[in-house]
Amino acid sequence: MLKYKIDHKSVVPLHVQVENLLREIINDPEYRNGKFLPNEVDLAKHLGISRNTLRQATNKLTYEGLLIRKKGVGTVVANKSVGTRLKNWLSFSQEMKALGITITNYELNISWVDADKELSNFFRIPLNKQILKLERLRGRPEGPFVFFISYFHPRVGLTGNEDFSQPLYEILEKKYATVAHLSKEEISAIAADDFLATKLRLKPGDPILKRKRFVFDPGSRPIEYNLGFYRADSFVYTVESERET
Amino acid sequence: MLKYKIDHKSVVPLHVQVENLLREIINDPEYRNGKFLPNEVDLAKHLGISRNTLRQATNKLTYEGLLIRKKGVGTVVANKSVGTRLKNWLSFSQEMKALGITITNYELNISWVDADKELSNFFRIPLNKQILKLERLRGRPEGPFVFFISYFHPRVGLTGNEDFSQPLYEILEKKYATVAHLSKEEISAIAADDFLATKLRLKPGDPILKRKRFVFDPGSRPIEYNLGFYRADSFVYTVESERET
DNA sequence: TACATTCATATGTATGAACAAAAATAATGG
DNA sequence: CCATTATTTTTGTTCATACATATGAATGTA
Repeated sequence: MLKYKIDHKSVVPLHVQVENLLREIINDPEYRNGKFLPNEVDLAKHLGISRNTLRQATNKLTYEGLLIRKKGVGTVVANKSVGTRLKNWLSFSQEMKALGITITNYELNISWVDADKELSNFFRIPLNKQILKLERLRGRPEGPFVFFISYFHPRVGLTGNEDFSQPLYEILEKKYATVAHLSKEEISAIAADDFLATKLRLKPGDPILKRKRFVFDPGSRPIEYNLGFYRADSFVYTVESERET
Repeated sequence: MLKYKIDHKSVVPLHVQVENLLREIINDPEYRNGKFLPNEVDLAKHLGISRNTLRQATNKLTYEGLLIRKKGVGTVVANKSVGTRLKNWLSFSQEMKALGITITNYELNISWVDADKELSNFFRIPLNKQILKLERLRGRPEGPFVFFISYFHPRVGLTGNEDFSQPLYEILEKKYATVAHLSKEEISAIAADDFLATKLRLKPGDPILKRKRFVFDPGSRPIEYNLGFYRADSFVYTVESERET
């Protein structure tokens, strides 16, 4: 069975020892190839610990996505190497919700503008063609922390009369059958100009995190061109990535 | 106290109900501003559930970083700033090479420093333990555009006498059998202080893109803690991500 | 054979209890 | 008044136990 042991005399909590032990098991090719772990009752007995303590460890690893448990079946090591586990793609509303942040909408401006060179190039449409522009100032109840400017490809059919208090990608999916699939982003730091400083209640020159986002549908057709200007003091962009092996 | 209730007759598991309930509490400005949650024993009693069940919920939220529990003190809502998670992994050298940029090394400082609270916490080592610190100023031939500060876990065995002109992750892999596997990053914008302004040849107050990078090995053990300060006018962080379906 | 039923197995949910350990607070002594 | 020592508070760890529920395999039946 399993040759690993744990030390009841150690100051290291049992569930931490078990967690470390399981991390080794996870690297074992046998388990990596889909072999089931011993069932909880047996494994706990074998390690000389209670099932609850064992589950403290597997809970954590399950949450981290390293183990997959299935009721009535068993527990296996998640096989991440096979190109799975692409991290989630979330809309702003979803992101905020996941963080437990209530969104307040401060401003909404809808207008039609002529495509400039960059937009014409990205959307692959003629110069000066009319494009829907959406400006939104959003943030926490205490104050706005992000100013968005979005442009949408005419193809998606937005009229400007939609209810933009709803999550944008839901509107696109449900009303316009447009699915956002791929996103390319560019993140940079800039100094606030007068316009942004006023919007975000900053002083001109204060640092701002700028996020440019290009959104494509499953057919790689451009959907949205989006600019986000975030107050530096309330926004951190986090990225988690694994190396391909 | 708390006006929320849970339903013992529901098919929704109690700990899930409690979890949802706590997610609402997390939005409550009062708790967001640092008010402690009721202690576990009282809260469980008030909700009519066992302390274990309550902890099932708080465990999850703690893993997610929404709650912070402290032994002997209490539980508070984490006042985290906003984020997103995505994919992609390259070393600095690789990144630059991919962009066709020749790297120039301007400065290299190697020193041993005491672990402060953050380092001790990340590396899971005692406070004041000696760790290797690497400071590097790098950029284009025309001038530096990034200042790096790296700290390495004692476990990897770096002596400080290595040839750091070579790609770092190659040194780690080939000489020290340490493989960087997972990277968590936090990107933010800051204003240059005097020190950074001098290094990067900027004026104090100029915007800087700050990248904090946590690097782990395949066993999720911490390897490196890295800070990068990039001139805003010459660095854009790009991310590409797909949505899961 | 095809379908439904039963049964064994594994994880999921929930409770109660006890003690450990860290931190804050109160009590004590100089 | 300050420093040290107890005490209290709060989360952390661990166990034993019971039943629920999903799954898959074995079994029975038309």
